[in-house]
Amino acid sequence: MYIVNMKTGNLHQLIWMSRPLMQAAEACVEAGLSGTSLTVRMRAVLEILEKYGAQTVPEIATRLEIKRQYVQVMCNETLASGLVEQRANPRHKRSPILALTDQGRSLIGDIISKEMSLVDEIGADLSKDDIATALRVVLAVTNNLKNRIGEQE
Amino acid sequence: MYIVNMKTGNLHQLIWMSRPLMQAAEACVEAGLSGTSLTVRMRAVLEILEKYGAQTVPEIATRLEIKRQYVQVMCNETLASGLVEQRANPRHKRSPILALTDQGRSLIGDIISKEMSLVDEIGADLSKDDIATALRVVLAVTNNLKNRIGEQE
DNA sequence: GAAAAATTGACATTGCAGATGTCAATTTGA
DNA sequence: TCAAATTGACATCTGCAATGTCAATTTTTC
Repeated sequence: MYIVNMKTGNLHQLIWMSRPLMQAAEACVEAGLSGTSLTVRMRAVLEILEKYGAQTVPEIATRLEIKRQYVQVMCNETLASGLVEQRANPRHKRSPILALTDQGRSLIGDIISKEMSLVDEIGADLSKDDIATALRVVLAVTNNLKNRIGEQE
Repeated sequence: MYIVNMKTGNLHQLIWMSRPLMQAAEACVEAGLSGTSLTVRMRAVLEILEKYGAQTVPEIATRLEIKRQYVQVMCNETLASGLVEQRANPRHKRSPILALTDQGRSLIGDIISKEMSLVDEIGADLSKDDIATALRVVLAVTNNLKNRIGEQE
C-alpha cells in the first residue's frame, strides 16, 4: 500500500485539498462580485493598486506573477471601466502609471471589506492557534514543493 | 483597515495560499511524469482506476467532479496508450468498463509510490499533530466556503 | 552623444482545462 | 411497449495564461 502511516496520509490529503479550497474561495469571490460591474480579473487589478499604490502594468504583472502581456489586457479592461485612470509617468513616457479613481477606490474597498468579514465569520469556529499552525504548515509545504521544482532545472 | 485582527489576517493568508500550494503540487506531479509517456490527465484516469477499480467513463467523471464529455477525451487518450483496456459491461453494452492493463497498473503504482515518498520527505520537518491540525482547519474552511456557494443559488 | 540593449504597449497565435450543447444509439424503467 | 435516461462522439465556446513579434521608446554603455 502507498500510505505508509497516518502522518503521510494526512499530509497527502492536505496538499490535495488545496484545489477544492482554491476553487471554493474563488467561487465566493466571484459571487461577491455579482451586482457590481467587475470581473474577477478586474478585481485583481484593483486589489493590487489598492494594496501597493499606483503603478505601471509591468509592475502589476510582477506582483501577480503572470506575464505582462496578459496583465495588459486585464488593465485595459479596468481602464475602460473608469475605476482606474492613467497618470503621466515621469520615469517612462510610454508606460503610464495606473491609479484608482475615487470610484474605483470606493468599490474595491467595499468588496474587500465584505470579503474580510466573510473570512472573519469563517474563523469564528476555529481557534487562533490552530489557524496559525495551519498557516505555518501550508507555508512550509509550499516552500518545500517550490524548492523541488526550482532544483531540477 | 481591512485586517481587523491577527486571526483573520492569518486565515485570509491561509485561504489564498491554496493557489500557490496547488500550483506547486501540480508542478511536482508533472515533473514526476517526465520520462514516462503520461500526461497529467492520463495520470488522473489511472489513479482513479487504481484507487477505485475498473469502472465506466461516467463513473470516473463523477469522482473527478468534472463533466463526462471531457473525461471521455481523457479516457480515450489513456486507451490509446495501452495502459487501460475496455472490458464488456454486463450492465450497459454501449458503455464499456475501463480497466488498468498490467502495464498500466505497474506504471501508476510506481508513480504513486514515488509521490508518496516525496510527501513523506516533506512531512519529515513537520509534527504529526500540526499536520493533523492543518488538515482539520483546511477541511473546515473548505466546507464552510462550499456551503456558502450552495446557499445563494 | 551615439550605438546597443532593454522596456513597453499592442496585437496575433497557441495551448490547456473545462463547460455546454447536440445527435444518434442504446438502455432502462414505468 | 414506449417514454425517459444514459452514453459516446463531436462541435463550439469561454477563461486563463504563455509565447512570439513589432514598433516606439527608454536606458545603458562605451
